[in-house]
Amino acid sequence: MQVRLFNTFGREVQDFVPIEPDAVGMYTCGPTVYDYAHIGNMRTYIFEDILRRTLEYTGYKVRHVMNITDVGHLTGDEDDGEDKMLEGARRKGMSVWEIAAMYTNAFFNDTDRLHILRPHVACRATEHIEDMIDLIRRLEEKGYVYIANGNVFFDTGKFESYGKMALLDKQELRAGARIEVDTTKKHPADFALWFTNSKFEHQTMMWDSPWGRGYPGWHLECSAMSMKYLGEHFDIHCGGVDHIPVHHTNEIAQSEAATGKKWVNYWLHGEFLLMNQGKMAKSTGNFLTLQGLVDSGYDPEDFRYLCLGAHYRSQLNFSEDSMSSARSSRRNLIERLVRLREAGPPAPLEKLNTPAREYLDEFAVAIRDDLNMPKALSVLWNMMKDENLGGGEKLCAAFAMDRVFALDLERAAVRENTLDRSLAALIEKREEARRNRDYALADSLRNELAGHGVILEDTASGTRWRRES
RNA sequence: GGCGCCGUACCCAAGAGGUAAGGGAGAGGUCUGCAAAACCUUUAUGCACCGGUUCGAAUCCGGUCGGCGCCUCCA
Repeated sequence: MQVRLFNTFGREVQDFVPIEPDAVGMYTCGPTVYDYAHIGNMRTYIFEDILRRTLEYTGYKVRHVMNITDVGHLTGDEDDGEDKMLEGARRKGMSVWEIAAMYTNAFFNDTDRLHILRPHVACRATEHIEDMIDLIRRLEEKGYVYIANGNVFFDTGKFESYGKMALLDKQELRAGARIEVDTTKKHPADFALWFTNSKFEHQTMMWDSPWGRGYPGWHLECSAMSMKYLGEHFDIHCGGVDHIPVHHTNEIAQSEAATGKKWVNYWLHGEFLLMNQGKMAKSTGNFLTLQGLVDSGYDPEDFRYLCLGAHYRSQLNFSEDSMSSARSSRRNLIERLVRLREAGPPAPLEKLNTPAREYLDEFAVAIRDDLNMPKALSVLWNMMKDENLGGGEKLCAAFAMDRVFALDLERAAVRENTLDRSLAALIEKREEARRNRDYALADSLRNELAGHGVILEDTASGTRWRRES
């Protein structure tokens, strides 16, 4: 079945045809590890994870590469000059190297909790300086660079299709609208490949190069590392929408100028998570971290569920309401699965009956239609509520879908059901009170159990208990 | 100022020419000692607004209003 994806390059939904028949090379822009990632960042990584899982579900073998930007670049708005890594280091009283290690760990801790698959290669910029220098050499040999004020720049005027993906030719760019243009550049769009004349004080991350001791420009690492691990021509490159006009535009320019050929076939970009009517951004303090959500009583899966509810190319408004409704929804789903699971095991996938298979087909159509997860989720719900399906069928199909949703449904469906002996005794005591029609006592015991986070449900087949979640 | 995207019920959100998915929340009911849970019913003749095209428009075209993003590091 055909996977269709929206390609930012061309701005249309296209049939996905990989370079190799069954294998896909996929590069995703990773974190700059100078601070904790926020849930807006995480939304993009979840989108990329869904892309990867959709491709794998379809049968492709995916090779996933992601960069870790551990070289410092500019800090936030109105920035005139502190290196992000240095700033982070100063704040924590650690070295830039320690900062990078600490926030890299924090990043993967978050992505693990969100069931985001780890990339096959997670490559650090600082470990690929030689590859970057080689790339600049190639560009230099082809005449795409010039040196000004001690820094090596890419000459965008020499690259004819510069800005094609971002439609920059249609724009009247207001260069210098918000930040002063570096007057040493020939053109405002030109960007640095290598700095020897840092505008930052106390730069500690520096390397020798043919152009002098210094450090690489930001865009360079993605070009150098993606080509190293995926080849000079590969299938998919992803990132947030903010990367379209500058970062990815510059990556395309330097990569294709160096190799003289097409670099990436499909460009996919995830939209922002908005909060308080604006984008989530570290620089303005308008952001939340995953741990912040956990501290407020949410599970990481609640956030993943929230993200599944909106298409990746739509802005998603984060609010207390939307977050708690995602939590309720996910808990309801798991409640259903738990009840089914208590009644019996999932049916084997290969013996699934036709109605259940039809739901799986419908699910597959949805995810392959440019990752329509809201639609896929509605298929799951319709399947769960279909009275013509047996419990085992439902469990089996739900777990199959969860290979893409990644809400950890299979584990969540088996509720840990050990209860402290004293609490179990209270339940027994209440049962006795009910048998004796001493409802006042029974109710007070129920309240006492509620105080311990144990909720009772009297059903026709006896009393069930569950933990307040 | 330029470019791009968006406006669907109380909230989140699919749908992109053929008569409004799904979830959350709310209301009524069945069951129950009471609850809870579950189940059933229910909540947009309507898709920001105004025109136009069409047998037919949330869907296409034009305009108006409102929101967001990018043009600067950024998911």
